[in-house]
Amino acid sequence: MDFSHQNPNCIFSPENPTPMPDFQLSDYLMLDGSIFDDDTYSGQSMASPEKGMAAATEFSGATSNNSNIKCKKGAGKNKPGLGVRVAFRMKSEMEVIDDGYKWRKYGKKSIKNCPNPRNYYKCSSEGCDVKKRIERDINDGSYVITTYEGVHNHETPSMLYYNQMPLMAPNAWTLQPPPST
DNA sequence: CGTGTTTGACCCGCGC
DNA sequence: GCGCGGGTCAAACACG
Repeated sequence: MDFSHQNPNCIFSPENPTPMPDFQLSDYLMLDGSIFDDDTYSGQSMASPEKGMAAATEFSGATSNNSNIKCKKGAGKNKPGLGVRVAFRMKSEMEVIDDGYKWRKYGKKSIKNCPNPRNYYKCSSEGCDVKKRIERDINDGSYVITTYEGVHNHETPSMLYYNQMPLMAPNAWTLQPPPST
């Protein structure tokens, strides 16, 4: 399974998992109800088996247990159609990871049972409805959990920048196939 | 002055 | 049906 090819949001690749030396990519979670179903998940032991646990706690417990990943159906009132949800857990001192896109913060929320607030960002590109949530790992504050929701319908500003310099940036930089002939 | 951030209020889904 | 909790909105504020 090659996530980097399936998710344009993912700027990380197996060859270059961390775009910056400060980052240490710990986990890459594919969060999709069709993959991580409650039925699939039920029965497994969790670090914190409390009901009503925040998604953050679920992520944290999941990653701490390496393979316990849960995508709560209906959690967060996600509107259908947004598509892929992807979560990263990486070691970073910074909360905001510069992934090449331009994000606008639209909310901040303290989560129950989680000492660190969760930040909400929207892609500021016109017509792009991708969102991301950023929160610190409840178990290890040096880790940051970034959850992307949706797929960008445009390239990163940096990609466009590079594309304006054809000598420096062939179409390989883009996520679109090169024009035929 | 324009753009981005902050923050309290509001909305809505879910569990009891 | 009610209360709780997470997600979003929008006005005010800050900064370049």
